[in-house]
This record gives sequence, C-alpha cells and structure tokens, in this order.
Amino acid sequence: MCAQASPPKDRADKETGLVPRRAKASDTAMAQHNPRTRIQAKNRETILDAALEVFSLHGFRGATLDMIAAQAGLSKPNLLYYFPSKEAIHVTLLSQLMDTWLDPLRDLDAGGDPIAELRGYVRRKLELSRHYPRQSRLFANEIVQGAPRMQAALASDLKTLVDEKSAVIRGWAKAGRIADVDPHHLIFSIWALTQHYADFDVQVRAVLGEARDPLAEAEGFLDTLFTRLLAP
Amino acid sequence: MCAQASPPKDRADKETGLVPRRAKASDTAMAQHNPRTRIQAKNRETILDAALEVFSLHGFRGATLDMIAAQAGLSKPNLLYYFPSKEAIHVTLLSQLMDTWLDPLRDLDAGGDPIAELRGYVRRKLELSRHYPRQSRLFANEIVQGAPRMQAALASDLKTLVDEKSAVIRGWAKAGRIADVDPHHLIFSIWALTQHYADFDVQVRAVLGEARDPLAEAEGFLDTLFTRLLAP
DNA sequence: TTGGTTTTTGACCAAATGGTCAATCGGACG
DNA sequence: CGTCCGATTGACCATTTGGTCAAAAACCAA
Repeated sequence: MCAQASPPKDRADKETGLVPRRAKASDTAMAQHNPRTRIQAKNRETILDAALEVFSLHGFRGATLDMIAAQAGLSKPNLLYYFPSKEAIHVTLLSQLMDTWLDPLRDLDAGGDPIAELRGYVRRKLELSRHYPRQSRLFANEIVQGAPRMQAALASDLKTLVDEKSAVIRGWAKAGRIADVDPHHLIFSIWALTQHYADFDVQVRAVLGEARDPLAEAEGFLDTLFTRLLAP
Repeated sequence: MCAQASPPKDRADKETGLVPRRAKASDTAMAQHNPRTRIQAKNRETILDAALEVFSLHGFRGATLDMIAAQAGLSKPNLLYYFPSKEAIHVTLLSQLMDTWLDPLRDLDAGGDPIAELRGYVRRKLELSRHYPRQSRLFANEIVQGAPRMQAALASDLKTLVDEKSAVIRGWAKAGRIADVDPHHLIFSIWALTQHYADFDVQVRAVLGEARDPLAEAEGFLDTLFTRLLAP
C-alpha cells in the first residue's frame, strides 16, 4: 500500500533535502533563493505567506495551487514562474520553519541560571505558538503524517541540537541545580505543551468557551508546571 | 479566500453530525450501522481498519479511495457499496474515535484518591497512545486542520464532559488534596503530553535514536511530572 | 435445481488539479 | 521613442480521483 504519493514520476532532481541549496548556474532566473529584482522579492514573499496560510489549513495534499494563487492574488502560472512546483513551495516553507522554530532552543545558555533558562525557553516557545500558529500547524501536519519531507532534517540537524542541549541539562541535573529528569523527555514535554496551544487551538477554544484567552492562561500554568517539575 | 474545500456542491444530506444516526427506513441495505449479514459486518470492519490506516497517514484529502480499497483488499466500487462516500467513512471513524478516546476521562472518579485518579488517567491515556497511535493521528489531523467535521462535537459533548470533570478537579484543589492548578489546563497538559508520543512519533524517535523505547520512558517521566505538579 | 437477493466488479464519467507554453504586457534604459 | 528582458496570463493538457451503473457472480432459501 501507500503507493504513489506524488504525481511526478521520474524527476530525480526534486529538492527534498531541506539543506540550504547551492545555487546551480543552470537555474533559471527566478528559482534563486536570492531574488534579483525587488518585484521578485515581494512576490516570492507574497506567495510563501499565502502558501503558509493554505498549507497550514489544509495540509500538503489538501492545498491546491489555485487556492494559493487566489490567496496570493496572483495567477497560477505566475506562481509557477516563481517556484518550479507545489512541492518546492512546501519545502521552502519547511526549511524556513526549522530555523525559526529551533532558535529558542539554540539560545539555551549553559552558563545561565538553569531554572531561569528553562522557564525562558518555555516562554519563548509559547510566544512562537502565539505569534506563528500557522507555522506550528504546518510543522504538525508534516510530522503527524510521518514527516515525508523532513525525516532527514529531523535525524541530523534536530537530533544534533537536542543531544547537545540535553547534555547541558543533564549537567545541571547532575550538579543538583535542577531536579533529575530525563533531558530529552523534558524537551519533548516543552514542545508538546507549548505547541498544543497552536496546533489544537480549535479544541482548546471549544472546551474553554468564548470568554477565555488560552495563550494568556497557558503562560501562567506552564510556568507553574515547569517550576514545580524542575525544583531540585 | 479559502474557497471551495470539497467538491460535492449541493448535497444537503451529508452526515456530518457525529451523532449516532437513526436508521432511516429509506436506507439501502448496506448503509446501516447495524449490519445485517456476517459478511457485511466483516467487510465494514475491514474497510474501516484500512481507512484508519490510510487517513491517519495521509489526512482526509491525502487519502484516496483507491488507497483504501487496496489496503482493504476490495475494489473501489465495493467500498462504495458499504459506505455512501469517502466522507462517510471518515465521519464514521471520527465518531467511533471520540468514544474510545474519552473513556479514560469518564472513568475519573470523584470519590477516588485525587492523585491516584489523575495518575491513572495519565497512564490510561498513554496506553491509548501506545496501542492506538493511528486513531490519535487521525484525530490530530482533524484538529490541526480546524476540525471541519468535528467542531460541533467538540463544543458540545467534549466541552460538557471536560467541564464536569474540571469541577471535580477544582473540588479536589479547593479541599487541598492536590495543588491548586487550573483544571482545564491540567487536562490539556495531559492530552498534549500523552498524545505527543503518538502524533509526533517520528520526531520523538528521530531525536531519541534507535535504541530507546519512547513510550516506556514516557510513562516514568510523565508519572514524575504530574506527581510533582499535583503534590499539595 | 431454481429463483430471488446480496455482493462484486469492469467500464465509464465529470470535475479537479499540477503543470506547460506561446503569446502578451510593462517598464527601464539607451 | 524604441528595444529588450523580466513578468504575466489565457488556453490547454494529462492524470488523478470521487463516484455511478449495469451486468455478472456468489449466495441462499425453498
């Protein structure tokens, strides 16, 4: 089962690597990542924003080029003038995502106060859920469906960073500066709890009802949770 | 924007209610929920299992009737003999889901020991993630994309149950038997943390590496987390 | 066996969809 | 003003896909 996922049958050149692509000299004018003209920069951004809206709402298969074109206020052929395919747009979004999304974890400072550092990480991560819910949902869509276009990035870049920061956290625990919890699962719990408020927004709002502000309440709740969990 | 989401334009009869449908006398033989013959029961179950596999892996739009048919070992027209449409299969799965998924919460006993009850709830919820990851992902897919076919159920059935159990938890907190945390967000945190191990399985495994057993480790970690959070 | 009912399927259809292309438009520069 | 190159698009195409239907096959009771 799980046979043909995508129509293009024999293109071995599709960029799925999620690694910063080296600009091939053979690239046509627009496919560059560093747009030449001002209008290119503007339209590429317009398209990516529209695509983010549509992909995050409908998933990769659920999104159509027509939807994205309409959202962007451009014609469908014009989209394909700026990006070689639907998949290329998706991949571009995903690679941008990883960077933004992991920045807060990169900021975790081994030299800082452990509890403060981790509470700060939670707060910054929740900030991302508040301000960039579409990115969070795009990512969630991708992962829930088995990360067909991100697996490599997960197992390399992400794992490397997480392992590195886990070592820091383990050091803090060993030194008795925070409670002795598994660092990896601590990080998972931060991801799960913060992203839940973006990804499951409709459920959270449905359950809480109209009058409440989920994200504002979450900040206090999560601060309490991690403070208690991490107290030595 | 966000124009046409689904092709069928003018069918006002599509069942989206997620409520146990009353058997209309006008139903043709197979559309019943209580299958007549043994072969009907078997094939309906085969189809639903295949559909669960495919929907959970690709989302509603990403799944095709051909994939489901292949997975089920039946022909596509034969699928549509047992279910009136792709959407009907999906809705059937979603409504089955809600029941299974909420059972552990229903079991939360106001008369039991608060800490034990909540730890038990966490454990049972994690068990579901372990044994029914496909259902969890099906649900996640639906919610992440705005719950187009479940919103009603969320705002009625789910909210009612959660509000009821929140009152129980609030009572425990008021009585000083557990720490004073917001009951709704406590429940959200249990959902987020347990379902994370099913929905984001590929990410968790990519980060942890081959040798570790995420679910087994999660049990201990979550038990610690909630024990510390809830200690009065 | 026979006759009726339930199941199964090959062939087909209309709509949707990703993508192409030749032709046109537009503006910047000489 | 004219030219040239980047930007835009209407028309079009092949494939996929949800769904239909009439006919065949399998089943079953009498």
